[in-house]
Amino acid sequence: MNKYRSHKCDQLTKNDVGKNVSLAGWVNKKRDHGNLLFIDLRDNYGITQCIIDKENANFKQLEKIQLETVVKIEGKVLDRSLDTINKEIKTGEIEVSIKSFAILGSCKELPMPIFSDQEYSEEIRLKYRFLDLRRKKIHENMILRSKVISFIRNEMGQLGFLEFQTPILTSSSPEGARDFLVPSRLNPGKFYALPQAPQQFKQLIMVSGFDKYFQIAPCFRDEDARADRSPGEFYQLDLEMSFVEQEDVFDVVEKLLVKTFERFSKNKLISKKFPRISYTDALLKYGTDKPDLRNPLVIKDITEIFKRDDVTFDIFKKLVKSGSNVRCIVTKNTKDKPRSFFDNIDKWAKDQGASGLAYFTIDKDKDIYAKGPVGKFFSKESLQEIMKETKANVGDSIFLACNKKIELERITSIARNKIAEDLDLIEHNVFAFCWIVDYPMFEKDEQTHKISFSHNPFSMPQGEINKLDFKNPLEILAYQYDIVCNGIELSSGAIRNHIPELMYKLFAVAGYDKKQVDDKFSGMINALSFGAPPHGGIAPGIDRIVMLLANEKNIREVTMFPMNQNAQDLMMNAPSGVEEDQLKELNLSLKLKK
RNA sequence: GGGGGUGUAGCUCAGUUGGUUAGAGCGAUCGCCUGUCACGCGAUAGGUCGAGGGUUCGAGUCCCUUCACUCCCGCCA
Repeated sequence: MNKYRSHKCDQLTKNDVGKNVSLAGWVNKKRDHGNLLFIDLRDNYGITQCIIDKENANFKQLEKIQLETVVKIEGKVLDRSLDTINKEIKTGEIEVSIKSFAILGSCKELPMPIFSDQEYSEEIRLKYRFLDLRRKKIHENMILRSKVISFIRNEMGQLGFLEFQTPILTSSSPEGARDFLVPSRLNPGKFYALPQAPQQFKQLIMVSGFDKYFQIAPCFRDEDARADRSPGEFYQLDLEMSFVEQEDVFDVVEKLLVKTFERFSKNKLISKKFPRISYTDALLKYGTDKPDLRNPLVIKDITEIFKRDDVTFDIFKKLVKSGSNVRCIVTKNTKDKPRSFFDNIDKWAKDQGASGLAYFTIDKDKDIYAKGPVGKFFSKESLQEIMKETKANVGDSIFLACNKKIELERITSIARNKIAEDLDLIEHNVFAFCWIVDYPMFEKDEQTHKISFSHNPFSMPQGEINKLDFKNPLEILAYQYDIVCNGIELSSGAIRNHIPELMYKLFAVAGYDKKQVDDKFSGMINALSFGAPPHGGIAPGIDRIVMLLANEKNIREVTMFPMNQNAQDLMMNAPSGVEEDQLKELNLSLKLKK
């Protein structure tokens, strides 16, 4: 028998009554009755109540023991009387009468309590992460993460994918995020970069003829953090397939995600076949390319209405003439909402830096009319036209925003969320997935007017290759797609461009000449010219998947040892300074600002 | 780089219009308590009110600067 324990803390039941057992774990809680002491012993698996009274020679010592001390307890399993059974825990029908104990790991005074539902500052949680991770919720989150990852590994195997590792020390690439750089000792003055994703490697794996690849891959990007974005590093389920079209990738990923989400969450999936929404449509209907489809509200463009003579809303009419658009959100049956409901939303919009949200409610006496501050500007006929366009009925309200396209998308997107929240329209406990498709290949920087890749420079443009219109690059769409779930971007992927000549042409549009492409992507370009299969893939974010499954709003709640917002590890003290000798060996010298 | 929020005991927080000696719960220490499961009861210790400067007879409270944490914008092919 193991010298520390005969059972785990979730194992003992009525069937074990009378047995002599040994348990090992942490002192979760003590309840000291003076002559009788209860100790809740906790391990990874559960909690067992242990009991000792003053007749036992160990009593005095155990009474003084610090919480979170690691102990081994030997004793006898006792039946609990009916009125003392604890239904909250698995072992609640029994308790262990302590005969002897040994301290395996002592514990200093704790900087934060373990057994508590209280919330603590991130700072203290991250500094003492090993204590924080003992707490129930986050402990369970990490177990969930482990299970999700091994489930996915297994499923990918079943689907015929091979798992390969790719280099962590690789080369820096233009485009995309800031790289983390690693100086090379053997090559003075040169640097490796940590991969932002194994993008080029997975394509090379396809060129190598492996057909289907996957990896739970670490990705490194030196960008600022967000609640759903760890600074520095995160994990992707990176996958790539040969001889596939977009729909083949969708098929595999839908199957995998549906299975995973059904397995690990009680929440329903709104649709097992994920709706496809074009990028352009998404921006129009939701104001964003990551729409939360649990929210039933849809944005509608009604600019045309403001060109009519019987609409006299002059502020909007003027803006429309100078190139602005008007978009609206219809709320069903909000006729009787108090004035404060509408004004609050208007005020909120102003706080968001917009010029506010105009609104009116459609009502009917003899005739249809608009009620509200700007209602008087709309004729009966124009209202009927609006009702037709937006499918609004009498009793519905309409919120209006007018601005240039990009700003309009921004404000209608957040207004759509805000209004839905205020009206409690967002369905909870469901997952609403969708594909966002048909991304443009290029985009134009508003300030510099420079054309750059809007997503991935390796994506295959849509349409016949020799008929592509390079004169109007902004019109070219790509076989580029994102998965969005509940408003969170889970992943993006693409059918890749495996034709070198086409690659040169596309890079030329973004301002790279042949030599630059050869320099920066030598491995890729070279490989593509030796018989590359058509291929494509995607890379769902593991952390965000687990976040959704664990119903957490912050990615640190599903990350074992996260860094803080300033990309520091408070527990390990990273990043840290290094010895002068180390710098010298790397041919580096520091030249700090200030 | 920019904007918002927070910072008071080991932890979580309260602290009124600027007014005497800055409080509570948990934790710690000591004592009482044989059926608790957030056990109960009593006592004790524990404070650079994030830091620095200013206004004032008097600052946890008002002003300025600064630091830390966090949320957001930029950024994230």
